[in-house]
Amino acid sequence: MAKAPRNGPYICGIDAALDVVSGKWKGLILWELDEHGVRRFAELRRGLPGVSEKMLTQHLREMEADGLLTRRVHAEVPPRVEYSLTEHGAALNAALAPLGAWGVDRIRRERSELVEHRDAAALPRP
Amino acid sequence: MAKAPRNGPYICGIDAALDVVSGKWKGLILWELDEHGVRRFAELRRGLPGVSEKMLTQHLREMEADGLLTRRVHAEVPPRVEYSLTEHGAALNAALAPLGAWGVDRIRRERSELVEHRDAAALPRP
DNA sequence: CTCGGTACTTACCAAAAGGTAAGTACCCCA
DNA sequence: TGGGGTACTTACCTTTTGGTAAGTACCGAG
Repeated sequence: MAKAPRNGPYICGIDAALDVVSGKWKGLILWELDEHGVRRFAELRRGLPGVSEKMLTQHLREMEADGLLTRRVHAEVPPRVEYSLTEHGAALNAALAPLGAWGVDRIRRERSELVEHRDAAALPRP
Repeated sequence: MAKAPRNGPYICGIDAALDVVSGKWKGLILWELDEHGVRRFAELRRGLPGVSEKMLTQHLREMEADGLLTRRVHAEVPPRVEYSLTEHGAALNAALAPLGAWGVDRIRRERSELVEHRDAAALPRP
């Protein structure tokens, strides 16, 4: 123990799932790996604008410990490390899809509120 | 502004949704309200073992600002405040269902690993 | 022979999240 | 008259999370 089960015991499944995806970049990492299948460290870094190397390795290690992805090191110079989703990671990504759809809706709602405000400011007289 | 849209801009929908449910008790609050329809402050407190009053009010206010729930105050003595999900909150809860199922699976996997370890320790000789 | 690229690790620091304990104001019950 | 219930707020503190910057070790290009 002392590795994968960081928190818990969990009250419900939502708890257990949120524990695994909470982390500033984990959702994006999952998405990148699902999109591209296999990605190297530097490719992920470039795909996640603003991530620091420290956070990226930290998140990758935690997700590996949680069984979401596999890390394959090629004994080459320069070094080459490839990350890809496990079966469980892919299932998690699929389970996140409806949540993503809800989020897209929320963004849309937010933007249309902004537009209403802008319109109200831009058209002070009918 | 300065109220509802706390973070962002969001890179994708997952981002926007996770922003809204990250918080130690938010998943459970959503689940409690979905189960019971309407809940008072003290009922929620009792339903979330270990939550502090401060965190509960804080989370409830944020979720109200995010349009997930409505807060109805009855002008009575002693005071009575009732919380219930909005349409968006209920939709979010529905979108969380597959994630919850994945989490249940994860808990089951974890437990069976523990059982394997216990069995291995309990049966040192075949 | 220095720069950039590979994939990290480490030390230090700032911000955010969360917990504890107390105070508020009013009521009912014993 | 004292204790418990209603729904909070506030001040203070600790823990967690994330960011910055530097160091490591090796290689090829210019």
